[in-house]
Amino acid sequence: MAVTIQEVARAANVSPSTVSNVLNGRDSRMLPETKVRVEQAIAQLGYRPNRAARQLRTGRIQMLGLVVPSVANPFWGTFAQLVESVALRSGFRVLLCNSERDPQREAEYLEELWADGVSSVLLCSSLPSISHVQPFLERGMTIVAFDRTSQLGDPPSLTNVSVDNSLGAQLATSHLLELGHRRLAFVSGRVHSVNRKERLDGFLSTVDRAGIAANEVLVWKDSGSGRAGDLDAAEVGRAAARELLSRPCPPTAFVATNDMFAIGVCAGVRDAGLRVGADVSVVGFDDIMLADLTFPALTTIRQPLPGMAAATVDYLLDGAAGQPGQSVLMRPELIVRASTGRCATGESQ
Amino acid sequence: MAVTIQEVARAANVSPSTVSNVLNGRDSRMLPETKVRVEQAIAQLGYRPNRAARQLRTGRIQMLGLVVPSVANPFWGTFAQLVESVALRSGFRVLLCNSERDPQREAEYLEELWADGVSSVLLCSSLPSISHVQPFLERGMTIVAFDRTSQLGDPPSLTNVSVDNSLGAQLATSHLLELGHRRLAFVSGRVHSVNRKERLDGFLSTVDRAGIAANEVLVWKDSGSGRAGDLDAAEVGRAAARELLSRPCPPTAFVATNDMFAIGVCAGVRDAGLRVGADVSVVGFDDIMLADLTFPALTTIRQPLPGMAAATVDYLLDGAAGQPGQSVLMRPELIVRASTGRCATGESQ
DNA sequence: CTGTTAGCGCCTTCAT
DNA sequence: ATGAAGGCGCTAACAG
Repeated sequence: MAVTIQEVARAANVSPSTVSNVLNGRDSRMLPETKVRVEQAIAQLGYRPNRAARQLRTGRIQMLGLVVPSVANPFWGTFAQLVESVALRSGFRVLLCNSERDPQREAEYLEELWADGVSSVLLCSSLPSISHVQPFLERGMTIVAFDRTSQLGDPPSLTNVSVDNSLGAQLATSHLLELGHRRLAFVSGRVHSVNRKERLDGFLSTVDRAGIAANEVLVWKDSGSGRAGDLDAAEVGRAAARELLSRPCPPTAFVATNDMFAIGVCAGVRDAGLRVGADVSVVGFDDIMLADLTFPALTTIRQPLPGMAAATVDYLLDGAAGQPGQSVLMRPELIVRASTGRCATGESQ
Repeated sequence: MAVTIQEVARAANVSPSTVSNVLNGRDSRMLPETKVRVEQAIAQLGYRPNRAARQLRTGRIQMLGLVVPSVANPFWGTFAQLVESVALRSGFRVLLCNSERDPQREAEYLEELWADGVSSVLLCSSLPSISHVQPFLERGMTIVAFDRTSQLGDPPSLTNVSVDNSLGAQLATSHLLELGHRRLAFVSGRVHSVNRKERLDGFLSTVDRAGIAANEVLVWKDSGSGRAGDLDAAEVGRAAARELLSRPCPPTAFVATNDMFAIGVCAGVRDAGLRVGADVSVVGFDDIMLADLTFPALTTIRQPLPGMAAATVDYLLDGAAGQPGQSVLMRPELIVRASTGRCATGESQ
């Protein structure tokens, strides 16, 4: 059916090994003219190496596994897009896996990927324990965890890439404090992941440092109705804002654990008859594409996603071989938009 | 390294062929007790067949290619998520490809997929001509085009799955007419794709049938600044709305070719100092997850994505073998929300 | 510098 | 009902 290395060899009057050598850049093992002849034959016949055969022989495959909670979530969709385009430059294809943040599904995916010969996996998981990946590391899988800082007891060969969540939360909170807010709320879903915990801690430590009394600070951790859906975040945020604003001493500013919650919070603020950016300030986290399309545009903490995607794939494909077990923290940036922009200092009490 | 079929055979006191037969469900060729013995050995040793070897031998691989314009676009992200979960149920993994709507990149991806032994491709492309896929169909690739109705001159073996765009646009437009609007605008990016053309035609035929004079109807087809980015849609919509509203006889209602444009249009309406849902009505298309989180929530035409994803994967993995070249049109549904809900009849002039 | 050789792990006739 | 044997297309020793 398809043209094989044998036929190329015949057409170029060389042996299959020589063709293989050309294919694999072992130029020193042949005359330049031989190489030219082989390359011509390859072009003429339209030869493409059979990757299954190559994989069977070498054990290597030019694919990486990308495990995300859900590509339907715009944050992960954007990340997946970036990862795919970076990987492609190195000749790697991307196998998509949606884990729904379920450790068991994560493990099942790793098993599948391993069975497919995929030994490089970019795991987007922020679960505190990742003991379930240990067996795969031991079998020789290279795993880089994204969106998760390294934790005590982590396998030493696991590399982590994440934004500095604590710093991000501090930037968000400081911004609100500088605007004159004194009654702040933090809105999040279940704080099951280390990044949410870090963001919450960053928030708490900042308000504390500013001398704000603990009873001025509200923290909403939705226990969830079972489903850990990424897509319910906005609804949770909305309900949280409504509830918090109906209390005796309602907050005047909200920090949300991510933009989807923040968008929901904005909706909840409107439900309560208040204006976002005027009566109440809201800050998100991530700077997803939609953050500046909502009304009002969302002040948020930007993750430098393109750089993070590039760095992560780099570690996965090259770096990890050199220095596994590293932990990389990327720098977030405060992006001020209308959801806080129009609150004058002191006005918000 | 890994355990092979040979070792299982030895452990079960049978030949490799028998193990293979067990693996492939050829039960009739062995005693039930033999089968049990083999299965025990498989479980005991934790044997997983080597897929590269299997692929090399059979030419088949349990993967499908998913080519989308961009997973960063929430519509495609949602679709990708659904496709992956449906495919998984049939034991298929998904290779992700972002085409950016570029026919050349599409062809390159198909080439890559073919080289990887992937012979089932779900191509989300709405380009009018798909002559570039013809060679792959001829080589034996199964391709189902999603989001594209079949066109004259299409390769006969190409199956198409799409929503009924014309009907959707009619639903959207009728809704606005029933609300009393008489000066309507249609906002789209470049109308390069057949679905955009169908939506535009559905809009035009509906206003025409309602006896609206052609000069009351505005159509905005952004020529684009070169980049066909899915993510610029909102910006285009915003600029379009601003421009159209500044004309002498501004429209009172907008139909957008999809929700991202519609979200942009809403922003543009606000830029012009008008209120969406009160002064001006906006209808989108797709019903992406964000449609009911924006402010105001977006009236839109829902595509039944879960069913569409299931049907498409079905055709790709089973159906296409039986009856290739089919064309499937799914039924859209009008979802009324606040972006049109609060416009009383007749008030909008 | 180039060719020969021996598998990688599996499936699949064809014998037995 | 089971086994033996060959080969899918490629790479990597090892000869020459």
